[in-house]
Amino acid sequence: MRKRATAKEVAEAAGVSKWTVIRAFTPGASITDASRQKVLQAAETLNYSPNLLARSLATNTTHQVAVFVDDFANPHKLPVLELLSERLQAEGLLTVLININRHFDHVHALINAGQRQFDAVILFGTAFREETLGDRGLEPGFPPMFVLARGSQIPGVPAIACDAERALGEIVDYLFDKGYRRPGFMTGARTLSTALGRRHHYANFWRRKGIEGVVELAAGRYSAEAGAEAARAYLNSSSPASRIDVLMCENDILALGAMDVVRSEFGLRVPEDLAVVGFDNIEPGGFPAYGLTSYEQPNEKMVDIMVAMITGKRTAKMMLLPGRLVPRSSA
Amino acid sequence: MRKRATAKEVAEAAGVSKWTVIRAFTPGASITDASRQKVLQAAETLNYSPNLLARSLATNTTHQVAVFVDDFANPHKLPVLELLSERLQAEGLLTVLININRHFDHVHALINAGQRQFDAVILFGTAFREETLGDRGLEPGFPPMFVLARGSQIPGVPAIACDAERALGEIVDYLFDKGYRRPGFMTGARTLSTALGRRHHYANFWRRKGIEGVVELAAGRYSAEAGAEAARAYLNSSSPASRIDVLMCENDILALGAMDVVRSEFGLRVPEDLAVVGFDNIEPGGFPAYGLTSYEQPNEKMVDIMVAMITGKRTAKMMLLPGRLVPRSSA
DNA sequence: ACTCCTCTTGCTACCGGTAGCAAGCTTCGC
DNA sequence: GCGAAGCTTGCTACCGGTAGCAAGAGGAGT
Repeated sequence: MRKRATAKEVAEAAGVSKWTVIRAFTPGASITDASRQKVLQAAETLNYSPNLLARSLATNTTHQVAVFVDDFANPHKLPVLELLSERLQAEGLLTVLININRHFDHVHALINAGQRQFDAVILFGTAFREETLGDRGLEPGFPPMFVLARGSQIPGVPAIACDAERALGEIVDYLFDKGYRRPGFMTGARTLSTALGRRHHYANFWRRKGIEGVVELAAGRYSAEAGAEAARAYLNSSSPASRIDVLMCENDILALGAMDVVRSEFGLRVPEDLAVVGFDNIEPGGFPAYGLTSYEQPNEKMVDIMVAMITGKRTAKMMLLPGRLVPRSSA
Repeated sequence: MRKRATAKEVAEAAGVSKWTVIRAFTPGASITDASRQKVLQAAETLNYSPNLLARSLATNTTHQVAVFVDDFANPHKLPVLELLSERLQAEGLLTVLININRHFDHVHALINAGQRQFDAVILFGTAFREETLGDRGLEPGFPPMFVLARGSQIPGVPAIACDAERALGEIVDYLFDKGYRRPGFMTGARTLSTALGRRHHYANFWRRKGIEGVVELAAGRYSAEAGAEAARAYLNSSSPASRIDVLMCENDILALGAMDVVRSEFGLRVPEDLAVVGFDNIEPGGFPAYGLTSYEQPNEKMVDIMVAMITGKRTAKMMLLPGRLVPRSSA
């Protein structure tokens, strides 16, 4: 494999200096049409294009954005990743996907991100502990950080997320109007602030309706199996008479798992015997086999705003955006 | 925001030359313990870590792998992306996600990939036209290219994929044994070679069983709606007596859409009135509400082999791996 | 024809590392 | 006690660009 052509080689071929070659590839640079043509022609035959790595080193901008993701189990991630990469690319930025799972610790990944000189770091719905971030975020030369699709209390790290309080308010209003009075809530990972947030708001809004004591079903993690297990455990340990009449799940993937158990294993009807509500509005939830009532996050808006902040077209600050209740047959 | 510390600054603080600083951070370099300690201490207080961008420029290796994806509608992509990024990171390689959708043309993305000096380029299940690639792939300095989870006839571009012929053979054997005799096949995008491949093998194996004329349902693209529409169109235009008794869909997402229409809109039973089979074994297919019989691609093996080829631990060459039939209630 | 001004071009210095040579210092054998 | 071998250390040159200065070229005005 031959090496890539460099500006110097093109310069020799075109009979100019390498700086003139560079100028031919720099929009708005001071160069005559004649030289530009000469250079472009030589570049064409040598198949030259500027080396972006060298440019990055010299300009201190890589045009790369790191996206940290830790929960790939939620199908909601894929469409947002698509949107994010599309909008970033439209601004000339590339998406570097960084997998933060059990095998890779956050601190290591953050150090690496610093060494790579990313233009920005996006924490996409990740379960970072705030302490971990707080330290790193303030290091000199560390790229600006943002949190996407999750709340953040980290100072200096703006979060763009769906307004959970407003969302849960809409959901509880809807459920109350439909006549449900014995609410349950299924949580995934209990340590996440989002988790506590959604549960917290849910309980609060029911309290305002005069209903205390939301039953909690703890799935422990976010997966259909976990949701199924939690639902199974609850239904096995409760008497039909005392049961909740509506189960709100922290996200759709839990809700689908729960719904399967409710219908297939216990023969209950949804929503007549037990209504189910999810969050995120993932695609399978909308399939006729489920008809899951859910809440759609404003993905496009969140991504657009995030990209605008990264490119500096908007001042970076925390933003909570309204989503949209998607009523279907399950509640 | 202060700048990052450089080796030169650390060198001054530690009273050595910058090359000694570099050596302290280079495993196996020739340096005394005393100097190394001195340097590491100075580095600690200045919060220094080597600049990987500069290293990349000098060594001509970026430790970044570009992954081209065009079809984000298939949920199958997410778990594979997770695996891929995990395994690449375990080898010290980062994943750069490149979105090739309607808005971005392939050629442009490929040029960009060349300019960025990626260590490798993976075409992940993408619908590249072979001509487009053929040209680019041979350019000097272009990173080695691989095709993941899709066949490829491009010379010099090895593909790691599931053995479609073997898979379809297993599927047809299974369906024949179960007594099905009137097969149908639903295609997504007709231009893709994979599509033609699966359909081709399916028809071939039925022919060997003495059954000619597989009915084709063309969905045109890969989405649940497209699958639903194609199924609807077929069921509306065919008489119950002459209908196929088993519908194999090119992937699960089509199959789920078809299954919904078959059951909810036409009141048919699956598999009694019409059996349905998919491909990819995506998560929702396994939910009790569907119980979709499918074929699982050997994702882990494919990814492991791909990463081994990229790191040079394996010689790069085309490989077709056997997958696994996942029989469920739908067929 | 001459001056002045502007546009173009080449240049030095630099981004922050790597590669590999050569000098200086140890260490060892005899 | 001395020379040879080996380890450390500093050095030059380089990766392929960018930034901005200064000299040269070209054109307008008088």
